[in-house]
Amino acid sequence: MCRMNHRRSESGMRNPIQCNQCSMQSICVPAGLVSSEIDKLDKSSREPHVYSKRDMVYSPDQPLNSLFAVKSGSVKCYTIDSEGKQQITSFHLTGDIIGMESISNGAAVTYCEAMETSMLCEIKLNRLFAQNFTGVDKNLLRLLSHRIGQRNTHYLNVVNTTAEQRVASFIMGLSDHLYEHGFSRHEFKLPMTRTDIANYLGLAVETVSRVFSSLKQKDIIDTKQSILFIQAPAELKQMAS
Amino acid sequence: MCRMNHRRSESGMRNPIQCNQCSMQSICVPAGLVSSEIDKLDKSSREPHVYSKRDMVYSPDQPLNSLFAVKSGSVKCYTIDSEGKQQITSFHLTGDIIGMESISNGAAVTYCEAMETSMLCEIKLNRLFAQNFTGVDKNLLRLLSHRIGQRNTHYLNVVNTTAEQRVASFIMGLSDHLYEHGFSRHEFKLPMTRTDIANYLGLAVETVSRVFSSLKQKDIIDTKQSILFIQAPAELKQMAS
DNA sequence: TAACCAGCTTGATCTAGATCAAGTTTTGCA
DNA sequence: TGCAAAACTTGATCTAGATCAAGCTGGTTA
Repeated sequence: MCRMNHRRSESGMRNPIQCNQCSMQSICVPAGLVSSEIDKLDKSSREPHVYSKRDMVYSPDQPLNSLFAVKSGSVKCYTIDSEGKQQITSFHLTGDIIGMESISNGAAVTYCEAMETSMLCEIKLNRLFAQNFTGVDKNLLRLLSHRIGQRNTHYLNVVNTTAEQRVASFIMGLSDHLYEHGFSRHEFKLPMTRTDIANYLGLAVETVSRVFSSLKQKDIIDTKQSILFIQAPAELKQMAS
Repeated sequence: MCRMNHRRSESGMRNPIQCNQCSMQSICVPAGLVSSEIDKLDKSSREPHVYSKRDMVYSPDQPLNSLFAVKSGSVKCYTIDSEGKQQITSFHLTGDIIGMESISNGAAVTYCEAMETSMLCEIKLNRLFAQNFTGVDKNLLRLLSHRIGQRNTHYLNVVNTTAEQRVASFIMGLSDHLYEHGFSRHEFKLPMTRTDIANYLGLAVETVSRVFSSLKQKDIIDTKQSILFIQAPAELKQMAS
C-alpha cells in the first residue's frame, strides 16, 4: 500500500510539535542550536500555522523578514508579469525552507500560495540575528548557497532540453526530495496540476499530458488520480540525464 | 568616444589597490568592516590575481572555500554534461562576486573561465568566519539572497519567452550592470561570443545572429567589432519586458 | 443522481526556432 | 602582412512543441 504518509508530519497536524522534536531539525535554520537556545525562540517561531488550499503565504512587496519552513503540505511560488501572466518559479514540499530571496531587500519578491492544506513555521530573522546564536549564520549561509545551486540545476533542466527530459527530470527531482524526507520514492501524490507543471517547465499543458501518456505507455510510470507510481526508476533517471 | 574604461579598474591593473581604496568596497564581502579590520585580511585576499583569456579560475569538485571578486574583465561559469556538452550558467563582469554556490559543500560545482584578461580577488571564507567580523555575515547573507533573486530573474527570462525577448533582456541586463559599476550604459564591449550568448540563452547561434541583425536593421542597436551601441534604449527595454 | 466545472487527454494544424549549408568577416599569430 | 582558424551571417529546410479544437473524467454541490 501507499507509504506516502510521513509519521512526524501527521502527528504534528494533530498536536503541533516543538522545534526540538521536529523532523526538520537537521535542515531547518535553528539546526546547530542547543536545546536551551531553541527554547528561546518565540512562540510564533515554534508553532506552525495552517494554510488551506489557495491561501497566500506572502505576496510581492510585502515586508518580509522571515523564512518559512514547510512542515507538511506544499506551496508554489510565482510571479505575475505586466500582462497578468503567471510564471511559477518553484514548488516546495515538506522539508523546504522558503523566502530566502527576500532577505536581500526585506520584502517578498514572489507570490507564495498553498497548493493543499499545509503547515508552515515562520522563522523570524531579526530574532535569530539579535540573539547571536552560535552556528546559525553559517548554517543559514549554507542553506542559501545550496538554494543557488538548486536554482542553477532547475535552469539546466529547462534550457536546451526536450519536453521528455524536463518532465522526467521533474519527476525524479520530486522523488529524490520526498525520499530524503522519509516518504516513498516510487509512489507519491502530485500536489500540483498538469497546468502548473507545464508552466514551471516552460511547456504547454498538452505537451506535459502527452509526455505523461507516453511514459505510461512505456510502463515507466503509472498514475491513479493524483498518485504517481514510478515503475521503471532506472529508465526514468536515464531519460532525465 | 567610447567611455567604457573604468577609471579604478584601469589604475588597478597597473598598480593593485588595497581593499580600502577598492571601487568594489560597497558591494564586496568586506563591506561593513572598518579600516583597521580590512588591514587584517591576509595578502591573498587583498591582492588581485591576473587571469589570461581561457585561464580557469576553478573547476568542478575542486575544494573551494573562497569567493572571488571580479575586479576587472569577465568570466563565464559553465557545466559539462555526460555527453560533453557545455552549458553556460552565468557570465560575470567587473563588480561581481562569484563562487557562492560552492559554500554549501566546500567544492566548486561549475567551471569558471576567464573570457578576457581579468583580475580577481580571492576572499577566503574561513578567514572571514574566524575573525568574527561584525556585519560580515549579514552582508554575505544579503549577497547570497540577492544572487538567488538573480538566478530566478534569469530563469524567468529564458522560460516562456521568444528569442527576441531573451536577447533584448540579456543586452539590457548587461547595460544595467555596467552602468551600476561606472561604465557607459549605451556603449560597451561584449566580452562573450555569439555562441556563448546563444548557449546561455538556450538558443542556436544562428538565431542570436538573426536577432542581432534584426535589431540593427530597426536601428535599436549597432555593433562595430565587439563593441555594442544601444541606439534606442526605450525600445530595447520594451522588447525585454 | 444529476449536472456542473476544473482538470486532463487526444487529435489536427501551425510556427518559432533548430538544423543544415555555404559564404563572409574578424582575429590571432608566424 | 599574409594566412589559417574562429567567429559571424544569411538562406533553405525541417521539426518539436505550441496552438486550436473537441471530447473525457472525476470530484463537488444541491
